[in-house]
Amino acid sequence: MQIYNTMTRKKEELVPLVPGQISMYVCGPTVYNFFHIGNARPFVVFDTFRRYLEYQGYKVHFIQNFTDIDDKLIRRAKEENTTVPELAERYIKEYYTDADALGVERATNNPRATEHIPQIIALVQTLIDKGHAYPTGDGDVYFSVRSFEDYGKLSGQAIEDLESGARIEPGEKKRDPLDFALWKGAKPGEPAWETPWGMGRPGWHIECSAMSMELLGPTFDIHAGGQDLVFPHHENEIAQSEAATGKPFARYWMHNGYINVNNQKMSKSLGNFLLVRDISKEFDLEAVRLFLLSAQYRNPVNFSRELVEQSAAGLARIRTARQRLKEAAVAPAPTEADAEFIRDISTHRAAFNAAMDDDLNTADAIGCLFDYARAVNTFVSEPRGKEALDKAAELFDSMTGVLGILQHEEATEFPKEALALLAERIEARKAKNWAKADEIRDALTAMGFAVEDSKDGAKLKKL
RNA sequence: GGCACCAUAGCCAAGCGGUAAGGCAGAGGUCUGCAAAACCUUCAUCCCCGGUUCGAUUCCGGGUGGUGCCUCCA
Repeated sequence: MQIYNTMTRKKEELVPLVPGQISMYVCGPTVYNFFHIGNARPFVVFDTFRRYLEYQGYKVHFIQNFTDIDDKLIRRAKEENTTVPELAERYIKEYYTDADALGVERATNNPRATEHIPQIIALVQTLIDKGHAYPTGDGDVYFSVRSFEDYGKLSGQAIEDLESGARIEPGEKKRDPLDFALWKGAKPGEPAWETPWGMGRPGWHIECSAMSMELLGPTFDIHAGGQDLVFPHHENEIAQSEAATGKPFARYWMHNGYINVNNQKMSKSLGNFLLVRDISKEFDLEAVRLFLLSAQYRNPVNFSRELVEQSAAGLARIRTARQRLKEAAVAPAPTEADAEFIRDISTHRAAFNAAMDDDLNTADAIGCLFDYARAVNTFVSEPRGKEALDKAAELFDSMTGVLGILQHEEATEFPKEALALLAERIEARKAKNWAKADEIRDALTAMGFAVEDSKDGAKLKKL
């Protein structure tokens, strides 16, 4: 499989450190609020990546952290008159609600920063001991950027170019404007932990280094996140980690593109972000997932209601095809057509795999799914042998399983009144009372159900 | 200013040297009492100008237009 490595800026063959296993770390949410659609993209994209690796037989050690201590949490907790741990606990719970609805599988591990304080302190201490970091005396500890020769290798920035943008905030005691905080001295009323250099709390960048190294070791396969984390977050992680261990940190870096709203980046400062929780009130989040996967992950996507509706229509098509396959009439004996279809199945599978192998080209892979759905729809228009139907279903479920769609059983329960009306309509149709049949269909439509007639009866479908 | 990215039909979106996947929407048809679903047919020479090549949407150069990072952010 080829993946695009941000570090080398080209597609590379994915060769894991340990054959058959992949260790990967994805930057997770800061849990001070519900997450927004921009946060959702890496969750969905890298979940899909993980699903594909597992489908290909890899054992994947998939880590996604929760940042549960930082300025935003402290501020928000104060606003809501609660504590930081309570706030974090609440939004971690809410994270799972939305992530589950998006079809995001649980990570192997969801480490929290506050549960790795000893490891963070030890890492900071190592950096101080090695001369890569310095305490200021009032609780802060900074990383000395100029002490790490390779600084800028991920983002392709020369140190001199970065310098112009950097500055020292009032009250900071940095030796160099480029230096960044590993540890922040405690202010009154804030959560704080005891350290050799005073009471305080971890900086953002160091958390990810400490947790990834703790759970995956000094060198691991893949580190992933949004494009906006390339600089400074991931650049800083590399500097800290490699300065501390003397070993290479992540071997491959993957970064997803942004979600735009009205062709503009969604961001905290612009205040134009859309919460997944709010979107879920209007749309099936599986449609949102399909929408997020409808473009290759490195390209930007523009979010709009209309586009999600397009994805919802496409998702319905996939669902219908799967349903038809499930309800397909079984022929008593296999035929030549069955044998031919079984041969076609491997062609479809190969096309799907090839798309996914090419840097997770989900747009192409979804195209393969639609191609396959059409083939299935045609195939099941007549009774077919059981073996062919089973094999068809197996591939179908593989594809939708990798993409993480059709994971929730469609609600098949209909209210009694609707079912009674449907029965009444079947009688009316038998009696060729078309006027009454149409009247009942209209009534059902008004209740929110579509009627689909077929040779052997009629079905209800939620609108 | 430095570093990147993008430009394909009404809307999305693959392809990236041999004359354009797929979906949504639209049109026509098959099926149906009528519908729906499904199936069939139909719907683009790929921003502009040069160059390389037998051949370029695909490579190179130059434009034009848009976006991002360099500051918290997925």
